[in-house]
Amino acid sequence: MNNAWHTEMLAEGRVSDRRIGDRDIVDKVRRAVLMQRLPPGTKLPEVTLGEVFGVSRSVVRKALTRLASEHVIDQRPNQVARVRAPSIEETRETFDARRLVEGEVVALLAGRLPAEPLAALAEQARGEVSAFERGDEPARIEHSLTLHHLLAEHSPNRVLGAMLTDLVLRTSIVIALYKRAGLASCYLEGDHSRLLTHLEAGDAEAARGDIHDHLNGLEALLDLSPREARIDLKSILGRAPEQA
Amino acid sequence: MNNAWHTEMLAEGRVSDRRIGDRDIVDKVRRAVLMQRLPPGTKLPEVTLGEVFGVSRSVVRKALTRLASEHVIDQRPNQVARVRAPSIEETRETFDARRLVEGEVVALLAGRLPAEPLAALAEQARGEVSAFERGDEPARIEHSLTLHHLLAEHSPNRVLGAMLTDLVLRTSIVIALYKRAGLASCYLEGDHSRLLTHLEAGDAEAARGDIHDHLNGLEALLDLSPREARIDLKSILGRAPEQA
DNA sequence: GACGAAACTTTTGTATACAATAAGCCCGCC
DNA sequence: GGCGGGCTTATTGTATACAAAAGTTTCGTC
Repeated sequence: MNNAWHTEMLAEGRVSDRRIGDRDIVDKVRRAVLMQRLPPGTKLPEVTLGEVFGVSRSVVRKALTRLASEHVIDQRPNQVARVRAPSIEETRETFDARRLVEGEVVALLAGRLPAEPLAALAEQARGEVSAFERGDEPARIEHSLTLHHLLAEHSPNRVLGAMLTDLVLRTSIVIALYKRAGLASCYLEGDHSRLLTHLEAGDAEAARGDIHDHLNGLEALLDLSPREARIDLKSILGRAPEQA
Repeated sequence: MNNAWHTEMLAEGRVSDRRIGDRDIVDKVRRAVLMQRLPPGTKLPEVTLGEVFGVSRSVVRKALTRLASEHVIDQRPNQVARVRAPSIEETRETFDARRLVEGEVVALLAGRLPAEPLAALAEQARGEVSAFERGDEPARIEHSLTLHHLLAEHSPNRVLGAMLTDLVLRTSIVIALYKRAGLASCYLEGDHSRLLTHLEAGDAEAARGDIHDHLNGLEALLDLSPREARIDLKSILGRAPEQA
């Protein structure tokens, strides 16, 4: 069958020599899912992963548990773990949740951000623009992700920050999944720099508005029409016998 | 040392005969933490738990991982898992986060709640009142928890619902932890029934306001004065060598 | 040729053994 | 008597073996 992905997995970075733990597996699988190298529904048997990474099932299992708690994979009892395929409905809900949480985070952040993190954010924004202009989509995604990750990290409210980290990952996954066919990249010019301006100026409500607009714009770039529910249909009829 | 808690653990319910998995361990430990039978800082060695529940370390480890992801315990590498002691700052942040999320959930819920779940909510509210009146604090907590749990479950937005479930647990833990000394119970008369009225009437913003007031009231019943930081001090100086 | 059952294979669940690390302890030294 | 080094012990990290369950194939029957 589809036995080609281990080579891709290994290509993700040198694996064999370094001391590798469950953390590395989590990072690499997460990244591969994000980059669509591991499409939804892909089976991830424990022994195979263990062979690829040169560790035993124990550590693989721990990694899979973590990935499941991050909503990257689905883990049902007595069944092989599979890359998750969030439904269209869940996609909408994830965006709604992120609007709420990230809006609040940037509102809290407005005007309270020291110069150093602000510079780091600006650098990511610049990096994203440049990556977009030279057509390097993976790099652009990386910069965008890092930017939002930084926002989460610097959230004055760490509980909300942790939630935002989770939501950023989940939205990124569904963006990769539901991106409109012809679209080269889900990029909205100026959104990030506008946000940073308002953050620096200390305008909390403007920053919240920026986040809302940004996420609305992103969501609009997706193909979430229910008539095109082939993905859902396929994953539910073909693979998932029950869904509570 | 403190080897008495396994008996308490077992008293939590019949354990030996039934088929017990990691889920049961998670439930029982969570409950014990909630009821303050397992105070913060309590060590939870894997072998001991395994002996108590009659399972091997494998399943205990899985249970501990779950508990850590629920923020019930702390799991640092090469160290025994311990019951978590959220700081005062984290307590405030948890309340803030819950205000945001639960407020949104009830706003979404207002007017869209069918009769059946509404009745279930009302029953929990009544149960809470009656438990309070007869001075049965554990039962009162149980009813209150179930009520908020039901709100989370019926959230139209399941992503927010799952987040709320987590936040309800965490706030309950810190309430138990920081409850003012003399206080018999953290109960605010009428709050829940008022919320239900507004939910049924479909007044989203009133419901959101009810949640805000309720959580503000609850937080006010806690002793979060930084001068009384003995709990933090004790747990940090006495047990935790490093804190990232 | 289609259907169904039984063996067979694959894969996960659990227990256990061994290695590595951290904590506690004792003893010698200053 | 206090302090530090090394030893002992307790506990977690990892690998592996076996059991149970799910999935797959094959074969016989209708």
